[in-house]
Amino acid sequence: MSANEPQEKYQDSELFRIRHSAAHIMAQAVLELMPEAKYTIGPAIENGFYYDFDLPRALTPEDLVQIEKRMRQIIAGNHPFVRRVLSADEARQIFKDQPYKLELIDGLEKGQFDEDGNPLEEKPEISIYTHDTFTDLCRGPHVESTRKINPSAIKLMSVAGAYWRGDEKNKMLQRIYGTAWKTPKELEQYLWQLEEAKKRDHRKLGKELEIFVFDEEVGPGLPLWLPNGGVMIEELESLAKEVENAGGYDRVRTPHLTKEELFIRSGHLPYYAESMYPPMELEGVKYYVKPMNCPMHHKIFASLPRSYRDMPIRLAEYGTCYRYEKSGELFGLMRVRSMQMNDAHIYCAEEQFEQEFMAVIGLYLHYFEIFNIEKYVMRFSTHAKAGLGKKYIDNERLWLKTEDMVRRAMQNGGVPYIEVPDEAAFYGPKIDVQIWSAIGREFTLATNQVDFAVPERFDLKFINPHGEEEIPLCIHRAPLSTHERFIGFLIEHYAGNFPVWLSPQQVRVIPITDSQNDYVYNVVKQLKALGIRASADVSAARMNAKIRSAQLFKIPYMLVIGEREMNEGKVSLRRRDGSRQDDLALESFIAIIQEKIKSRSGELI
RNA sequence: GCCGACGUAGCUCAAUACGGCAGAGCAACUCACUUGUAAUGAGUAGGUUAAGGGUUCAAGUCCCUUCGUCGGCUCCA
Repeated sequence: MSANEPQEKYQDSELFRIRHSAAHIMAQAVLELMPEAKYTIGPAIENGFYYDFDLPRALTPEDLVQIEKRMRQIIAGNHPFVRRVLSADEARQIFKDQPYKLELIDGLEKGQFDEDGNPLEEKPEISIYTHDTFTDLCRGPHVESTRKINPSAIKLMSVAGAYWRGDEKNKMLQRIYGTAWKTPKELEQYLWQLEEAKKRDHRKLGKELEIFVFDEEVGPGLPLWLPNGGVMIEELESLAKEVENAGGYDRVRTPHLTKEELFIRSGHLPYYAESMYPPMELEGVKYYVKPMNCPMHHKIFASLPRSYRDMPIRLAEYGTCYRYEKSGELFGLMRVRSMQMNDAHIYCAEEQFEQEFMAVIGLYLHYFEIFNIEKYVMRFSTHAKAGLGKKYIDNERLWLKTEDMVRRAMQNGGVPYIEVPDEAAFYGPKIDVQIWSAIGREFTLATNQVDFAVPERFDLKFINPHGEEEIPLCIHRAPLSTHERFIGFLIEHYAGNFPVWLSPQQVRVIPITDSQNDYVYNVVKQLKALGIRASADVSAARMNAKIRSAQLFKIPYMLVIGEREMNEGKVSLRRRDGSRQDDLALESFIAIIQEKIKSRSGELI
């Protein structure tokens, strides 16, 4: 279930103090290496810490080695961390050569921001921590002395760019990431986890399993789905269609292009233009490739007069969209520029909202079960007043009203969620579902958004029981995300060992010598006739090599066939986990695999 | 988009800090072997070293530009 178990807050833990203190020690080492360095902030984060510096030159990997070495020396010095509370003016005196610190002190004095740049509720005390020769503006807490850190349990990981205060208008600083643990064993364990995660990286497995490729000549962020990926897409789409048909959805199809007018009306051009491909102009008319399907679905809703008897109307489409993601934001299949979305728009009357909204949440839970997703969090994203008219449609009354409706629906439905301000879509609040793959990597996949503004802009209406025109609410939802992101997630989640129903190749039939080839062809033919994805390996290689090859492709079932099996109409079943079942009648195997496929079993063997 | 690193055969990697004849394994193809649950052996072919420009007697290696990828930042399904 969702991760809401009570536990010690990380901020109060020993590990947090170790990491935060390690950040200070690293800053000391960096300042010794480059005395002109300006230092900014350096918090503890999940699995480690970082510190941001403004440096006269770029850091090199050799610098990191030096810095790490010096950190160990400082730790060995057993210097105590000493806290001191002081006035803003005194702090300004201490940090007079550190412009970033002076900016932070101003923020603290006005009670706006803490030293990590987070907004403050009330005006804080200003404090500094000193160890050895290094003093930092800091709220703490720290370990008592540097020796409390195990010098063999820290490691500097990487250098990266980061904007001062996370704002892209500000200067780019150099950030050093480090990791720190209580014991060397824990450090090793963490590094091992990183290695394991690399093995599951969807970019690596996607290539090895021949699921997708990127081609420089086609363009960045524009994946080509190979036949194996094509199979997975087909399977996901049939699942979605099945579920949506049962849920009362109607399927529609819409073009990839539309005239500029439509996107002006929808609000995409004013609010979303920088994520859209630029227009193409023909005969004086501008056309845009669509970044979302909603405007077309709205037009379909508007194409007929609607009565309250028809409501809700649920329009579904695996729509292909194009978004101009900035080049540095692209990431394998997870962040692409062309994508196919498990999209639908639900138009309903206000009193139908709660039921419809919760039905969508129900869909998520159904899918989570199918895909063995055990850990997730519903993130309720709301607007921020400051963004009205810029990031968000300027109608505070409707924002507050719809946010309240969503909150009530979630509470009535007993669905745990966390509320995150200032992350809504431009047209309304949304629920994003954050999930964790089997190795604990986090993804934002499904989304469920309320649109209170656009139906009005599109002049959408239905006739209510009183014979009056009423504007419907619209729910945008995409429980299976996009094919790109969802399959990327599935590859990492299953490490390529997909459940049988989803496996691009389900059965590999392997003859021991080529005198069994004819029988093998016959077996494959029978399996294929039943819709099972089977192929024969009749290459010149030996049986062992064929098994290895099927194993590397993570094909769930191998049927090994020799003289004996051929004569008795049997197969020797080898599963990808290495387990075996000999002397199995072909019909028995067919019964086994058909059951797995039909039930979309989540069992991996 | 920004900071930094990287780009050698279909894939994984070499090519001795300091320029001096582009190499290996796997995959592919050919031939032989006919094999009982993770690699049979031998041979053949495969490259304008991402693209373009520059320095040099000589550039995979040094410099510049462009493209792409990766680690982050920002942004997001």
